[in-house]
Amino acid sequence: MASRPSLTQVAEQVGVSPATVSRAFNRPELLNAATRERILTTAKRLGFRPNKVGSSLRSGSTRTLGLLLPTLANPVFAACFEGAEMAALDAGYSVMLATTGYDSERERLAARSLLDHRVEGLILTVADPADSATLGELGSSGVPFVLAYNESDCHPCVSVDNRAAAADMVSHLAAQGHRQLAMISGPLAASDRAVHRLAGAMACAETLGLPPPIHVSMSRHTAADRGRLKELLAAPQPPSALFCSNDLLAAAVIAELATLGLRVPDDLSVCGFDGMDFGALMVPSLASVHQPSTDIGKHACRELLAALAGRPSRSRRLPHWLFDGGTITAPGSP
Amino acid sequence: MASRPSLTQVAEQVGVSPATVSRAFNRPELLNAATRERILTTAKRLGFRPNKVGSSLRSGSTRTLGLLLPTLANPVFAACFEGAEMAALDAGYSVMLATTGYDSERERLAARSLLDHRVEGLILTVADPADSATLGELGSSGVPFVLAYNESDCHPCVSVDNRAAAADMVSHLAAQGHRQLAMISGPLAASDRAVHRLAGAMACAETLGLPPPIHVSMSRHTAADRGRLKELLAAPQPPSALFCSNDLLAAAVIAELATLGLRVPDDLSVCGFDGMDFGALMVPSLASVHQPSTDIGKHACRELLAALAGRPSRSRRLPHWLFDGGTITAPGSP
DNA sequence: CTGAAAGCGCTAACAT
DNA sequence: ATGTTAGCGCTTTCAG
Repeated sequence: MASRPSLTQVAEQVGVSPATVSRAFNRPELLNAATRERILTTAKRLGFRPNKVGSSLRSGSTRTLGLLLPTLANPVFAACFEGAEMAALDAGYSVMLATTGYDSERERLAARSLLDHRVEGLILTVADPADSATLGELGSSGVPFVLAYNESDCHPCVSVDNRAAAADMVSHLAAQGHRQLAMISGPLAASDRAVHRLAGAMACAETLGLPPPIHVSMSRHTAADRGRLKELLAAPQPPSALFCSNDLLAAAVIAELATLGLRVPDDLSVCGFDGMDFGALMVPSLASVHQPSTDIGKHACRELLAALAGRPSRSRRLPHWLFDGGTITAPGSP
Repeated sequence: MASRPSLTQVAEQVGVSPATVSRAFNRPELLNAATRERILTTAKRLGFRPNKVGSSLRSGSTRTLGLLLPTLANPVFAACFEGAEMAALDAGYSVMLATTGYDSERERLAARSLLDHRVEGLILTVADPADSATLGELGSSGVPFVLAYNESDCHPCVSVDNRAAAADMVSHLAAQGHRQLAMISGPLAASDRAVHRLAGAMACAETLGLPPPIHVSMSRHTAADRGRLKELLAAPQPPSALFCSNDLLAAAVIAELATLGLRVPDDLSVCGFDGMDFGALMVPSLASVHQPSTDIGKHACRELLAALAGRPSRSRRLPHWLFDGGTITAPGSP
């Protein structure tokens, strides 16, 4: 119940100057050991802890980073947070997290709020870095930032090569004997990742001489629309494999197919993108292009810290890999 | 690239006092419309945004809440964050999130860091509220807090009735014809929820005249140990249903059973606890005791805000419900 | 090794 | 309707 004393009150108690108390916490090596002990003891007795608001104002540094992500409902972003948090803590920084719900207005407002709190840098995933009001405001604020998951030529970013990754999956499906594929995504406007993955899949299909994959866009990133799915499968050349632009969507598609009486992979192969831990626990396990989400968070944070330390912050392309789960098989195999 | 100007600089530019600029942002109705416009225009032109560090220090209020959760890898906690964030934003508060990884030392340090940042209140899930160093420190800090998921008689908390919820599931399993059950959990020391769920299951089994459920403790909350599972199933009276203390664990158990050649629910029924969205997408869908995680976050936040507003903050017990998924069937049914 | 003095950006009283 | 004054808690020169 002790009302939190200020550094000055501790100083009075101990009979030293405020500066000395400050040094006891920040530059203890500068103090006479006895003085230091006296201060620390009294501080503990009074329940004193240095007020970061005061120190931030005076020193001009909050030692806080902002993290702005679409949603934590996708475990991929949750993993990214944990990676970033880890790297931040290691460097003595705290993290303020905000989510956008894939909404560009919330995105702008949340970024602004983070800046108002004087975060020293920002890690964020935007809808499209090439056309983002948020990035515009951020740029003119002068606060350093690093994109996570987004790919960009003109901003520092940490991501996988989404085009190449999607192409790898298409090659894999082709090698299994699939020819007509479908690419299922959420609204493309809300995710440049989905756009790149689609482009990579299309390009690869063309290279391999496959018919162009059919693109189906769902109204949300994480739910399958039963009607669209039925249409797709009723087409003249129905696909034998569905490549979903994220794992959550893949799971939803598989569940929806089950209600239509279709079994995966016996009737249809399905795969996703992201590599959420959960996919490996599905039965059958979810085939997916894995990206190292925790590392994306960790590296984005490190690059940001580098920028804060005055070192140049480089973009990093992290490796992806195929997880060949049980949801893919050769077409018409059982 | 504009270096962020201070309120004073805006005041000089406009030719008014700093107080007036402050009012333009905080009490605009007090100002002459023309003055207000002049200030707002100039502020925008200069890229000025009020510095919360300064205003927090002066006003003694950061308008920031702390949220301390075990891990975001469990989507249940991610949902809780989103609920809390929503409620906080509605009230003009920001949220600082930290995770503990179920580690009590990290928990203490993270809570301390949040307090150092002068969050005005804390929402948290601890290992065991009846014996928590974190709660001790928190108590003596005088900062109001609300427990989420934990149940407690002496602290405000928002949770389901874990005992009753587990009992409901046991009744349901019994009604399906199951007699020998097993309860599978992570380390009990790290989760009072698991302890209560186990107790509720045990008590209910006794009431119903079932043999006592076998308790198996895994080394982690979210991974199934193959060896322990094999032992369990090799017992003289093997269980026909496995009740896992959380959904992630249930999914892991199902996956592990699959590698042992056991099919769910044909060979064995399995169910979980939490109601993560993902469970409904599994095939078969995961039977589980659902708890309203987003609401837990939302209500915990509201109770905290009530406490900050001087109103008393009440504990709330939120409703749970059974989701009778495809992973449960009558024993020996096919 | 320690102290004195100044001020970070802002707002709340108190004037006017 | 606006200005003046003072100071939140801390750190940072600069002196000693």
